[in-house]
Amino acid sequence: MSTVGTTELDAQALLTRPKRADARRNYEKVLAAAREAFAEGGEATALEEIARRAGVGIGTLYRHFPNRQALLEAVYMDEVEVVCRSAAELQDGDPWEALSAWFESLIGYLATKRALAAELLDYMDKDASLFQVCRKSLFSAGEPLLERAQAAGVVRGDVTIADVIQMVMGIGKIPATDPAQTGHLLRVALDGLRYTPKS
Amino acid sequence: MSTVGTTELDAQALLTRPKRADARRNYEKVLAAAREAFAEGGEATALEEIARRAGVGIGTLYRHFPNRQALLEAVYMDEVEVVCRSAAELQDGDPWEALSAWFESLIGYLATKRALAAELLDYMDKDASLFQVCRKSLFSAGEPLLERAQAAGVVRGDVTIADVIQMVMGIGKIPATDPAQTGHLLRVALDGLRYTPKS
DNA sequence: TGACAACCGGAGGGTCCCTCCGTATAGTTC
DNA sequence: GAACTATACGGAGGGACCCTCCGGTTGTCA
Repeated sequence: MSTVGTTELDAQALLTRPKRADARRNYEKVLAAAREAFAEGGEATALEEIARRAGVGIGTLYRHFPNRQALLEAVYMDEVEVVCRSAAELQDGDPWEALSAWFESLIGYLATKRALAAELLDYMDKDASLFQVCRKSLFSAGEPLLERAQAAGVVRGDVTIADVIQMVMGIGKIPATDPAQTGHLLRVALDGLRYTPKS
Repeated sequence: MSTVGTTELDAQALLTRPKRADARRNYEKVLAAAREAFAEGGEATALEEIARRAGVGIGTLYRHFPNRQALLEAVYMDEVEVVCRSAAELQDGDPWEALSAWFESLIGYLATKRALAAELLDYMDKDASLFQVCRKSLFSAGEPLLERAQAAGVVRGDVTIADVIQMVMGIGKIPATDPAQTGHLLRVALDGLRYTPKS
């Protein structure tokens, strides 16, 4: 192996090499079809069905997304960005209102994408480094909102953004019999946030 | 169809007819194997594997439990009873302590059976009449605890047992990175229960 | 013990996941 | 624009799993 040096360079280049135009196109087509199919048909949609929708062979789907989870994560990445952006837009205004509004939107988002969210929560504890990244960015999007509320003294100091997001997502994940119930639960839980325990 | 009357009777009898001894034995063997397998191998254990563990043919498994969900529900029924009984044992003592102790145990229970609980929550919104029964009994087990706490004025009046259990289960379902986090979240949420909103 | 209803086992059809490889095409060079 | 090659495509097919069906076996009762 006298070419180790060049081999490593090649490997490096491979990671950033621009894809061919048709490959890029198909990647997008599959992603769009997946987003649509998961939203409609739920978590269990067959990947072959998604390939068909995208007008692409199953082999192509698998080249771009080596398995179901990879595809799920890619779809999720997109969606997470939407929620993160909505946090950025709430940076001013009443701190408590901003925080709870963001949670409302998070819940609302989870409600429409329940199937997807469910699938993702199930994958959560498996090794999903990409998913960890999403979670991180969700955290750092929400953190300023929380800290502002804590600085204003309207939220107890002993909770982290990780705590709160997990809690909200847990509530959002609940398949409530009555859809209004979820909102009610969120408000109860948020009241828990306002309460400041005697240190 | 002049025999409609008797046919109905037969159908009725069919539901309660005592099963043959070997059938009863196999039913129990499958149930035990399933309980064990789901706890160990997680939600996705192949039913064929469970049949193998039970020392029974796959056909036999399917005769007793027509599909995966039916088996899941049967296992769950057993487990739910344990939690319900623990509620009954907490009927006296400080109302708030009793209620939160029950939730702690519910959470602890979910933690050890995460895989099972996850699977069940996913099936929750599908048509699962048997599962609805379980939920009902969980509700009626917890209801006295909640009502006592509300009567004592230590829990806000505008929540139902359905609300609270859903909330607790949602939190319990969260795959927390740090196991202590779940306990912390529960306490925050419970603080929300103490808070009484100005009517 | 005989007869039959109840029950058992596992082969097999269908679906889905993912891999592999022969074929097609985008991009590049002259 | 022709020829060449790395890159990408499609779909057949192997393996796993779900569930059904039916010929053979066993418990039960007279």
